[in-house]
Order: sequence, then structure tokens, then C-alpha cells
Amino acid sequence: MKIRVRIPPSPTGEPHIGTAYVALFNYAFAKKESGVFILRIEDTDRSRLVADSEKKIIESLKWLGLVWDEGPYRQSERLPLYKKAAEELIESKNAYYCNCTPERLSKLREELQKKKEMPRYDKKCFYSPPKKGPFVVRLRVPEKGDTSFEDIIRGKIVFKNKDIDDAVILKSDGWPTYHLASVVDDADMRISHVIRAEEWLSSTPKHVLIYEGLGKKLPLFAHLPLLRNPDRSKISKRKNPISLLWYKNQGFLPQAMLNYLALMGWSHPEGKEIFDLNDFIEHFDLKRIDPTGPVFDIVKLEWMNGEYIRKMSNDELAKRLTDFTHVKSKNIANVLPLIKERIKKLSEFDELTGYFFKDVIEIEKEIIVQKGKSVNETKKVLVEISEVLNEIDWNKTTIETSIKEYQANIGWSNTDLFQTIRATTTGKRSAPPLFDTLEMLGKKKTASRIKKAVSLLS
RNA sequence: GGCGCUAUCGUCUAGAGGUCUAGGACACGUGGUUCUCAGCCACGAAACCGGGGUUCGAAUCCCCGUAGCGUCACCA
Repeated sequence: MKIRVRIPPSPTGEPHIGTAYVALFNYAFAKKESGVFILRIEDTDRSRLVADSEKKIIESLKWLGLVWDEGPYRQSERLPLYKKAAEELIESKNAYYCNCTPERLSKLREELQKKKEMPRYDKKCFYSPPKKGPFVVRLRVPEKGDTSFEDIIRGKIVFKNKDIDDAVILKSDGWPTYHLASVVDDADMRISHVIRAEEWLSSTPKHVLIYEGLGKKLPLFAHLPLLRNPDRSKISKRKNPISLLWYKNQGFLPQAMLNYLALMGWSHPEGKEIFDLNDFIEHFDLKRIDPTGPVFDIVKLEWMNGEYIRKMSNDELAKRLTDFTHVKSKNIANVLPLIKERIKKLSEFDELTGYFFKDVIEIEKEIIVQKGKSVNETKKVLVEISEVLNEIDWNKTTIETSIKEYQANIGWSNTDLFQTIRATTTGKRSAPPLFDTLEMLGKKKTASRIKKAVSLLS
């Protein structure tokens, strides 16, 4: 059997991290099995449609490198198919027209809820078919028996038919709901494996019934665990960044995103934490997926991003950095070696290197004057250091030699002296090794910053 | 509330009845690395939800309980 899988994002907002997660697993499965990976835009909810959402979804998937073999298909372009399927289902008595008003429906819901029962349609229009519209079409669920299916990750799942609702499958505006559209498309596109998030598990029996009503062969199902917020609820905007564009703009690398997402519910059989997409594909196995919903931990993602940054060549990294700073690429390349192991997200570049490029920096007395040293003493040292540095040819070695020679004369500890100079020249308590920093900064800027500090201390 | 899914360190996970005094990673703590931070190295603290079974033997199998999550729209 030819393996065919799909992802069905809905263009109703920002491209979602969950979409990337499901896409990754579908993609890996397709590649592993030499199958086909399909992109299908599920745009049947006309009221929630967001104009540039589809564009952003596509852009995000491309950014991640999860490129589809077929599509994008759009459900809005396939309306006749759904209408025909709905008619077929009505014909075979697996669906029926209904004209119940929203008012009646919500009253019904209320009553059932009061009786602590599952709110579901009472089949009124099935027993007494309505004469006039507007109509919706409802799935007719048998009142007796079970509906079951096999989930690759969770095993056999059984639902009693009495617990399944006669869901609307065709809306009164003539558009299908998710249940109908996705089943019709999956059947039509010969989808072999429906790999989707766990939130769909409880509506799967409806889908099974639609397949059966249409006389189509059932695909295999695999319900992936749901990504979670730190409080274990379904991952959401309120508690976590969920937009793929946010991650892109923060300077997370696509390789790191993919690698991290691959570790959600799945683990490398050799216990590796860091592995690339090809490695993932090679070892991928749906049966190795843990059904427990994993908490999306951005701290570990940042660690992993740092790992990828450090592994990347300087040239490549400098190139990527141009999207995150106005610093000229030549200058990026120059400072890169100094911050490469300190940067976790590309967006941190300016914060980490600003003092190299700014003409003037903010400095504070408190961080210049070290504990146990007086202001006057510190000022004197800075004046003398400035004289010492003024004499030399500017390079790392001469800077180091002259500063250490001076240090021997005054008897300050490395920490005290170096931190004084570091704070004076960078405005920060922490920065790359001092001599590298000064060399990079240049003689002129070093001198002017010391001068400024001296006057601050006066 | 009905239905469904799930349950190993704070987090991601390994573990498919004996090899588990439960392993790894992130985070955390301590020490080292000719100055800070980072990186790197070493060490440390940290978990099988509870109760019953099954078995010579259970983190692993079964049942019950508890908890978490999902779902119950003319949204997907």
C-alpha cells in the first residue's frame, strides 16, 4: 500500500506550533516509508477566515523545511465533492436533513446538561423529517452497538454508539463541517494514515461512521499527544508563545525547532538528544510514540538552539545574523567568535554586542568601583591604565602584557582590575575575555570610555 | 457531568516481568577550567500517583481508586 499522509491546517490565525509538530511527524513518516506528504488547507469556516493566514502557514512550513509533495489543496475549491457525499449519505439513510433552530438546540443542551448527561441532538428531525428549510445535514448515528477503530499509538478504541452525537456535517450555508470535509478529502486523496493531534480522538468514531456510510476504506489512525503548557493544559497563546513566526523572529533555528519537537513524545532509540531531520526520519516509528502529553519547555529549546548555534560555521551563522541586526556583515563576522558560545537566540545579538558598535555607552559607578576599592583609587588606576594603553601597538598580546605588567605594580587581583576595566569599557559586569574585548573595541573607543569613567568618578 | 485518553526525577524521557541499588538530557547546586559571563569537564541532589491482585519475582500485566488532560458548536 502506498503511504499517503496529510496535514490540514486551518487558516484562522497565526501558524501554530502544534501544526509544526504534527507536520513534522507526518513528514518523517512519509519520508521514512517513501510515501507522499500532502498539504491541505481546511478553510470551510468562512467566519473565522484570516486573510494572510494561509500565506503565513506556508511560509512557516517552508522555513522549517517541511515541504509537501502535493498541494496545497483548498477545501473551498472542492465544495461539490462534499455536497455530493452529503447527498449520498442521505440517500443511504446515514444522514438526514434537520431544521431545528439554534434556540431549540441550546434549550435541548441546557436540559441535558441539567440532567448531567452528554448534550447531544435528540434525532427529532430524523423521526419527523422537516418540510421547510433552511436545512443542515446531520450524521445519523445508530442507536445501538459500538463503533471502534484501531489507533497505532493507543491501541483499540471503542465507543458506544449511544454516546456519539448526530453531528452536523453540512451547514445551512452549504459548506461542510470538519467531519465531512476531512473524511471526504481523506478518502478522495487516498490518505493511508491519519496522523493528527489527540484532540480529534473523541470525534474519530463520527469519522469512522462517515467512511462506512460512504463505503470507503478506513485509514489507519494515529493520535499524537497534545503539546502542553507548563500547567499541563493544551498549549495556548495565553500561557506560551505558539506562533511559529514568533520563534522565527526570536532567532530560533529551524533545525533546533525540529529537533526539539521530535523529542516531544518520541525518543531516539540510541538515546541521542541532538540529531538532524534525516536521523529522525531514519529512526522514526509511530509505535515509539509515548501517548502522554508533553510540556513544551522553552528553556530546553533554548539550550538546544545554543547547541545548534555553536555547531554552525561562523560564515553560516554570520549570514543568518544579518536578519537580526543592523550591524554590517563584516563587523558581525569580526565579533562572532567572541559571542558564539554566549548566544542562545539570534535576536540576542545586539544586546550581546551593542557596546562594540555604539559610540557612547551607559556606564555606572556601582559596577566600575569594585568591592573594597575606593572611588579615588579606582580613578587613579583608570588614569594610569589609560596612559599605559596609550603607549602600545593595539593588539591582544600587547594589551595583555601591558595590563599585567601594570597590575604587578599595583598589586590588584585579576578580578578587581579586570572587572574595573570591563565595566568601564563595556558598561557590563560580564562580557567576553577582557583582552579580546579590548582588541575588538579598538584603541580609540577604549580610551574615550576610560576618559568618560574617570570624569564620572571625579 | 457523560464519554475518551493518560499517569517514571521540577521538565523531556529510557525502561516492552528478573540485567533497576530505576539510566540519560534540560534546569538546579558544588568544584575545576591563567579575569566576569558563557562554554567545556567532573561531581551532586532529584522520580516509578495510591490500593488491591496475577507471579517465585512488577516501574513493567490486570482491576479499583485518585489525579491530569481532551472532547461534548451550523469551529477546526
